[in-house]
Amino acid sequence: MQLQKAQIEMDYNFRAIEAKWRKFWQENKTYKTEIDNTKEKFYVLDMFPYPSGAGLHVGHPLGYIASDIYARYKKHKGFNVLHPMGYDAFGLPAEQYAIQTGQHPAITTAANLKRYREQLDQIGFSYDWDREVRTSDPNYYKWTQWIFLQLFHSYYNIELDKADDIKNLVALFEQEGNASAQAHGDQETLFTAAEWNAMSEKEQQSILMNYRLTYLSDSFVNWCPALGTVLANDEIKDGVSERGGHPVERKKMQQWSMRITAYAERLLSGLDKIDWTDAIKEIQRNWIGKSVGALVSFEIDQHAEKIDVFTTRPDTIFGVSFMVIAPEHELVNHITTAEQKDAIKAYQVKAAARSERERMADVKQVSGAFTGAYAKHPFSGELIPIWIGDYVLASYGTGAVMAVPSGDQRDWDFATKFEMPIPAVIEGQDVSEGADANKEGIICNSDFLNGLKVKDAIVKAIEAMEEKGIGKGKTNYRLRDAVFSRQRYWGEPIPIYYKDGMPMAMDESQLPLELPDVDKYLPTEDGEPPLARAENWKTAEGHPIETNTMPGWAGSSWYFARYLDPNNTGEFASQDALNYWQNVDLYMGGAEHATGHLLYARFWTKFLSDKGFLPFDEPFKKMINQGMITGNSKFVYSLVKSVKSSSTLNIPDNKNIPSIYIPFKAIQLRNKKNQSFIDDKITLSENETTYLNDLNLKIKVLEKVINEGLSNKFGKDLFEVKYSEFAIKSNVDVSIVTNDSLDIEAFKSSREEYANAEFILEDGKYICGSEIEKMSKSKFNVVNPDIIIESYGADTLRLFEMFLGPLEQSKPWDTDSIEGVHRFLRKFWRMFHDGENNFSLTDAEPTKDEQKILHKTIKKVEDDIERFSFNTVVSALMICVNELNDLKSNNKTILEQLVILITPYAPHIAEELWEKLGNQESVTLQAFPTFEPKYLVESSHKYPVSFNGKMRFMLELPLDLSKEEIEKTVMEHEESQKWLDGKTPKKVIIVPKKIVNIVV
RNA sequence: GCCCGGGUGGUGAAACUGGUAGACACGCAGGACUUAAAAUCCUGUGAUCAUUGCGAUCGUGCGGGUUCAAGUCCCGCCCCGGGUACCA
Repeated sequence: MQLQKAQIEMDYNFRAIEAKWRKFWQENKTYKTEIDNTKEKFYVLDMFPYPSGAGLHVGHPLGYIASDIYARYKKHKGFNVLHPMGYDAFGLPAEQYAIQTGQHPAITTAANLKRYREQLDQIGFSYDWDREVRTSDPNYYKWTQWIFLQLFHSYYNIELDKADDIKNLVALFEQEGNASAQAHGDQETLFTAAEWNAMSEKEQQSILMNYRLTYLSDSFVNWCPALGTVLANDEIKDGVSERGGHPVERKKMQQWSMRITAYAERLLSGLDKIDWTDAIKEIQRNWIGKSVGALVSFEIDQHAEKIDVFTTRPDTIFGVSFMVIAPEHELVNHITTAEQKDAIKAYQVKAAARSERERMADVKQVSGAFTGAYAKHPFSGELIPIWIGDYVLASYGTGAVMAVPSGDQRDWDFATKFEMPIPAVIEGQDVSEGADANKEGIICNSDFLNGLKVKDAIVKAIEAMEEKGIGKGKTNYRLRDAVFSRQRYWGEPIPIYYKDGMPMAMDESQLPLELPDVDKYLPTEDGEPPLARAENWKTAEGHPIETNTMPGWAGSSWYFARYLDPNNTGEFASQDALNYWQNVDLYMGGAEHATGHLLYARFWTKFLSDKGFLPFDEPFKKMINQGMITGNSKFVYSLVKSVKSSSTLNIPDNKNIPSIYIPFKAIQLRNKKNQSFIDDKITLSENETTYLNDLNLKIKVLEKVINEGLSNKFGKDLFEVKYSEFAIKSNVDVSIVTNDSLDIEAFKSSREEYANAEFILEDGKYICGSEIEKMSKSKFNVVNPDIIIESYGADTLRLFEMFLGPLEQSKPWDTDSIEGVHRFLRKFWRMFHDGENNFSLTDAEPTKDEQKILHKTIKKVEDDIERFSFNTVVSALMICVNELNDLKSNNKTILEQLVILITPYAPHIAEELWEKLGNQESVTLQAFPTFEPKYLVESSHKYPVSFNGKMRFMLELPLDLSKEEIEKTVMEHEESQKWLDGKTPKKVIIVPKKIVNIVV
């Protein structure tokens, strides 16, 4: 350790260097950003972190490092780069902690933020910290609440295809009622102007709720009584809450919702103009779930009610041979005949016992029951049976389907099981083996649709339905309005109060509505949210204030805009700032937010753009999703032990009986040996057999020694320990394993029961097994960046995280291979120094070779950063340093450029060397080196010469040779003669500057 | 089931528009320096066969195909990761 420290101080002293430049950047505000109209802007943003108590592990900064490299690169390229960071500081973990400890979540959050900031600062990011935002700061959430009010005061005008002031809608109602209103909403009944004007304010307000973009309504939610809150679908795992594992029930509650459905079409079409991965776009498309078809009404025989179904294939209406409605459908009990009552009841009970998840996952089991009722076919008037079946879910669409067994596999399965007809409606259709979902073909057996192509038949069918008044063309979206209320404490209060039970918006001047103090962070006795505990939670006039708070996604739906002008008190951001900085050019983050944050942020952006508050309608132009860094878990294998004794009283405590650990290799061989019984191709080699025999012998010897030791300690022959063939695999902390070799002393002292462990060694080492798993505390495979920085420095960490592999792929962390990039940095450092670590460079004119190496690297680094291939840049820099080293080059002109080239990746060492080169200004502000093609001009090319596509030899040829001359030279070469073997080539392919291929 | 990724040495990976498969690293083996170690440097390292040398054959999940030439393009499968759902 002493020596190592001395070594560090001898040459590349990263600890001193990094501390020095961190201080310099902070003191000189090197990364402060301001509007500069002379420069083009570039906005690089990382997804908002939630500061958890556990701090950062090495997986977290992966994206931050990549975006920081890109931001720094863009700055070198002359852009005015905005690169801020802040925190999504409201959230459930802090609240859970508050419930347990009584400590205010603001205090825990502040402590976590401090820790995050310390960790982030160590890594050397170029964030402009003066722009930091925190969603839990009243100066921030004032504007979150303000946006809520804007939504409350707006409705969606279908004619203008954008959000509009609700006052305009009220004016229309006063003049014409709602019959002509082109407004997206849930209002089903019509009223005249006179009726509207005659309504009480309360009645009017309740109607307006059906139009407002944020509105109060009853909706089904996943209520978790133990947590006293509603959970999102993805917060529920296997029917219980993800956190704590408490039961969850479906419950109808009055909730604030966001009318995101009004934006369904624009959220869908907007995807075409943004540069995101196809995977994320596809997830959003599926989530929005647009389907075009028709809504058809089926009359029920002997009943007044009708059953509505939505279908994407109205052309197959004559292929309907039965109907299936969900077991929970509201009409089931009403229409079921007396004879069928018992069967239906029994089936309903059965279906209710299965979770929705189960019903969805299980495709193979077909089940259902007949109601005894019949529907009338809307065209033929034929009676068709109505069944219930659990493959139809009440919560989707209308909860009913018109079954077309010839065209839908599930309907086909159902028809086959219950022996119902499967009428073909497309010419030449074979439905004996299964349904045919093909959308090509000519319709038949379908009255007025006969002879039409599917596409035309769909149009014609809808026309006919509309004419007959039994259906209409409809576009259906799967997307549902987003529930916005949370029964939690640690979130933004909703700026609403209740006047005689009527929800009223607070005035903007009263914002921020600050989060009040409460005595406990739990729901009240009667199930009211925690805010109901606050004293005097009323307006000045005494009206009670809303007690729900906003969800986690509220603050993160617009934060990118606040960074543009974070300290503005008069508006969320000034028009100047918005017009200059615009939207995010590069957004870096995980793909897991595909249907949450990324959809809601797009929705709010479109709304704010509609209202003229934002000059753009998509928040994130380009997005890159970094992959997860997985952990590399290490395992040890202890033999199963058993103790034989005449009396249980004589057996010593288990921790006194040593475990025997066998190497990973032994486990592999034993597995292989067992397989050999099944597959006779697998046999152990002589060496392997010897190894195993040797191992068994060693175990026997150890067993004997252990038993003797125990006898001496606890008395003779009282008991005997036996070690079986079987081994137990257990996780061992990755920090005590180097190159799969276990630090046995550290292992023994880590726990009392390990203290007397025995190891079977190979070459004096115990080699562990390893497996790739998610990083988690329980697997002892979490690697903390602080430790890496302490032993190798932040520049090494930055380079290494990039060097691991392509950014977007998930990849395992392996601390051992970090040596490579660290060695590279030391090598780089030594290029600038002599043997005594004195800074020493030559001022000579660079040679042609040196220039070539440099410019090849400039081009490669630039091209690769532009296409976000961060890993290959590191290789390119390594190759450059290796090649310059081979030339024993220490040319100042060349190395000066190289320092700038490496700055985005390793800013600390770059600053230090830049300063030593005699510069005053920070290297981060220097222009990126210009690539000069003239240095790469070649006069010859080394051609690989292939015969029948197989490369046989290399041949260097001048570039100015014609194809004929190349062919002649190649054919005359003695190697060619050998491969031609006297034959005449059939064909010679010459691709200039690429290859020569001779076909024999 | 459907959609999106991915499958290349012992390991992480590279090969961007079809044109020398395995760059660059890790690890391993051998060597130099050293009293010794660390650090550093040099050499080798896909597999098999041949090794005295020249080398030869095979090889990018599997099976076909297109092409002078396929990790890359096409068809059909298998496996792994992620998303999503009886969306009618």
